[in-house]
Amino acid sequence: MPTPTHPSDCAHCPHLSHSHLNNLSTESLDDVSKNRTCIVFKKGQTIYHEGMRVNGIYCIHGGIAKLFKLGPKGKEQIIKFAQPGELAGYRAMISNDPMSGSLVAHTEVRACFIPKDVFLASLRENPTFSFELLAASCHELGEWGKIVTNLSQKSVRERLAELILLLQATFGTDDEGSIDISLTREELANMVGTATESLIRLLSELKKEGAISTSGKRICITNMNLLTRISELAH
Amino acid sequence: MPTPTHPSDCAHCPHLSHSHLNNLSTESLDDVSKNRTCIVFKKGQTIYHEGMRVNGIYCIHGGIAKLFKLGPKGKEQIIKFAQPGELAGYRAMISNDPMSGSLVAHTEVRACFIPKDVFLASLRENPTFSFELLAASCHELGEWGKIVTNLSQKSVRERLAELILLLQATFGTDDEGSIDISLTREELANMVGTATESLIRLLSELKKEGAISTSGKRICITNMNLLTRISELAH
DNA sequence: GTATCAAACTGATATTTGTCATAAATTTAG
DNA sequence: CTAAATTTATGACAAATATCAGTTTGATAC
Repeated sequence: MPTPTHPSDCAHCPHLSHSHLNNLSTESLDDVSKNRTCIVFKKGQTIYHEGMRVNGIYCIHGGIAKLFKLGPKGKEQIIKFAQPGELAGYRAMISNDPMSGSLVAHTEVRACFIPKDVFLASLRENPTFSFELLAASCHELGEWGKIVTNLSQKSVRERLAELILLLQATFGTDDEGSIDISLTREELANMVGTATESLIRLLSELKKEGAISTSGKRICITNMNLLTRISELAH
Repeated sequence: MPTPTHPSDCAHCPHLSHSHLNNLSTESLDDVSKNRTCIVFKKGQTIYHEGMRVNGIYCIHGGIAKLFKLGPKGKEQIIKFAQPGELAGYRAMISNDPMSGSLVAHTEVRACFIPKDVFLASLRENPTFSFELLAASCHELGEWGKIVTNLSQKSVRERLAELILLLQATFGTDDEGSIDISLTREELANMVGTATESLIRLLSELKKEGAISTSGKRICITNMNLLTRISELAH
């Protein structure tokens, strides 16, 4: 069972500045703040399941959550990892569809649940917020086109190189220069869209070539130029 | 050079009822109507190029337009075919990005160009319209997740079967029962994400198995159940 | 109608990727 | 700390898909 926490209000949330909620009026933000429920999810716990109808959205303010879909043969396809400041579940809410994927706590996750009616009211009353979400969705739609083109046209090797670059850009590096997210080989495979064994082989290929180094789950880019070249060009 | 035409106003457009523009107030629709320019594009003409910044959007009211992106090695990835009633180019406009793909007239296309400021004003002044676009974008985002999962996890054969089903659902059938859109094998390959030769081979495989029949560019589904089964399950 | 060009098809072969089996290493539970 | 479970890794092989070369067919222009 997730346990509620006792956070201060949204206006003082350190993640507000890079959240879409930053576009809400003082009153709306206050409304959200008063009606939210803060929940802690332990690593591995499901926040919501694909296919569910949820009567609210989640605002992540701690930890990393994994969003994935199940493929036709039951294999997990990782769509993205959501970080603090991000809203999760609003798309399905707005388009009135069931959740298109499952959200699971990848690390311990702290998130605020915002009830549907509060969220929809804030959309109605804040044209800036609503336009911001529209603009963000439109931008994302463009990104999906790129993703699909890459999936269709690049080799697994190229996609893997690209993924590693993307992970570093998204999660940054720790003090030792390793990419600051811990993923199993299977999860990497489920992002790139390949079999785990293939991913392992390609990863050690990149290692042999000197583009990256690994130790356990830590991945460190040792030759960014090389990796960039591998990610874009034909083998 | 595209030639302007002299259409009646948007309020009387036969495609209005299934267009997002149907959510505009009478005044806004009138504003759009007065400021649009109707253009005819001959088959093969480019409506806009990927990477361009366009200062308006297109409302298609005749013909079919092909939207595609170029992959890293210059190969075309078809994103979708747009039909009458659809708006094209509004995503890039709203997110203020360059066009994420190119739009080309697949048949002769008649389209109205709506200037950026008129479109953005109508968004600002019509919360229903703007929410409708948001909802549609959110729905589409969910669809992209499915597309990516399929691309990652299904074989080319399965994706081809699925594409044929999708094409029939989208474009319907002519009097002879064939799917009502004419595509080259290369275009089919560029939708599925495979080489043209592979596509040809898989197509004749489906033919041999009795799932479809073809004559020239006409494709006819002869065994919908079989094709559905092929599209979903492992080989 | 014939020449020309693009599209459709076929075969041979290379490459990539997946699958299965199994072993080694690492993590987790108790 | 030890046992069990999971993750990582490797080899051998099968299947899927791409590539290249060439032929056939069909459409288009003159």
